[in-house]
Amino acid sequence: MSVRANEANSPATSLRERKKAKTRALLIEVSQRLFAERGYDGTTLDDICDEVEITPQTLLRYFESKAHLALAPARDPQDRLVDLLEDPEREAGVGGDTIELWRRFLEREGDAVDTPTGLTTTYLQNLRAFRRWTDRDPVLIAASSDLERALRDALAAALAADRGAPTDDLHSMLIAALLVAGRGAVWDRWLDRPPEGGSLTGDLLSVVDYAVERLPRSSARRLLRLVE
Amino acid sequence: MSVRANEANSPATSLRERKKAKTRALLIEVSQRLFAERGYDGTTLDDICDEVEITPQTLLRYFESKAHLALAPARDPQDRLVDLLEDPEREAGVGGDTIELWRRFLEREGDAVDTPTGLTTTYLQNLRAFRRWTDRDPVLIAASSDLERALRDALAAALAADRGAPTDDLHSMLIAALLVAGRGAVWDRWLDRPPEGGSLTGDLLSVVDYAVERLPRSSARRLLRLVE
DNA sequence: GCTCATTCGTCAGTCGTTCACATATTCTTT
DNA sequence: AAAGAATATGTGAACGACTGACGAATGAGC
Repeated sequence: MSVRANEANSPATSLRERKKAKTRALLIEVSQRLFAERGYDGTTLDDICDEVEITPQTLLRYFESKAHLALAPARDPQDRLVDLLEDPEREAGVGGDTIELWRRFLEREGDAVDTPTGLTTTYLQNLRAFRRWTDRDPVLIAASSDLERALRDALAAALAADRGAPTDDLHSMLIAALLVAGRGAVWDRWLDRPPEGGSLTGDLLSVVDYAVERLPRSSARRLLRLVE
Repeated sequence: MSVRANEANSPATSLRERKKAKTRALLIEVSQRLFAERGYDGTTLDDICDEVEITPQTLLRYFESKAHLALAPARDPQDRLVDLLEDPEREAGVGGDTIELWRRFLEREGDAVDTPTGLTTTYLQNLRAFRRWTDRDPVLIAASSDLERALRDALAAALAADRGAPTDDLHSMLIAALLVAGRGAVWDRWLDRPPEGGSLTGDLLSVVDYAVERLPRSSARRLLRLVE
């Protein structure tokens, strides 16, 4: 998973790769704008390809499907987290802990909403629109459910590694499911109702606390790598 | 949700309804056979409709999509559980408890595999094949993820009702997520590896125990409606 | 500069799904 | 029993996402 990682870094990019990265970025940019303007269903691949001046077949060489293109902005930061989680060099030092990485991921997510920018309102509107489409279009549902599964699996594997358990450790899988489900639930509520005071980041993090608190104390200790 | 409930019961079925039920059942039967023979992708709607002697457009009036048709055998028993959970008459007496209903649902699921029948092997092979397709086809992913979401939401609402909490109670939602995720994880393992001794039912139920044990004791008491 | 692999465009096609409209079948009412 | 309402089904056409085969262009390496 998580194929792409070089954008600003890796200076020795060939011309070919630079062109590819450029079209890829352009595709995301144009599609996001068109989706916002005309809706997901209201935007055909042809519409997007007309502007980028490529054919739909070429677009599908960049993105697995229209849905994957639409979810690219959400997938990219998630891939970064997954890369971190899967990094074999990762040591359980300060900040290397899985739950800690998860917390920081949620902080970034939440801050994008909490810190008031000129674009924050648009950002939220986009998210709400997307959720509406994601409730309707099957391929979009599939792609985002795939996204969630990848996240859950990576979390589970990382948690299992932390505990020295086998990769498919059931306990770790359940904790991961709880963490991901909690994130989803908080986001859902936040998108449904106006903020009413609190911060999204705070809510997201408090659900992590909630989940961790409810683990058996000994396991929680190990998970958080608290020293005795 | 969960529209259909009358099959053997409700004696005063009109001719119209009987015919509908018949074609519906025939569609499921034929499609399941063809899927098993030629695979999901290898079976077109036309193939199915030729045998049942209707048009694809008519088929899509019975089932929302090809994927929904394929998942009908899984959806029907689940709908029965959801009906029970949503029943406003349900009282928290013996067997009325949400967790108890969930346990019985899992028992039925598990017994279909545990009790050795001539068809058990075929049944398991079908499930494995289905899981392979469900990993590939987007619409199938979407439909089964929708199925899981419906189950989780119904469980969450029922748990919330048990606790006298608002319908969208976060705690209940998380417990429901844990229960459903646990079920999925156990099934996955069971389908990956041969049984090796234990019973599927036992494994499914032990994950419920696991989840319930890890709730705060007071909440668990209330959830299980244990009398002081 | 030449070869080679990769990448892209074109063309044609499949399949699921939707829509509008006409037809047939069942239910209801008199 | 027959007329009329309601509902189910068939027909024909179309859309759009996606796939495959094939040839042309383009950048990479010698």
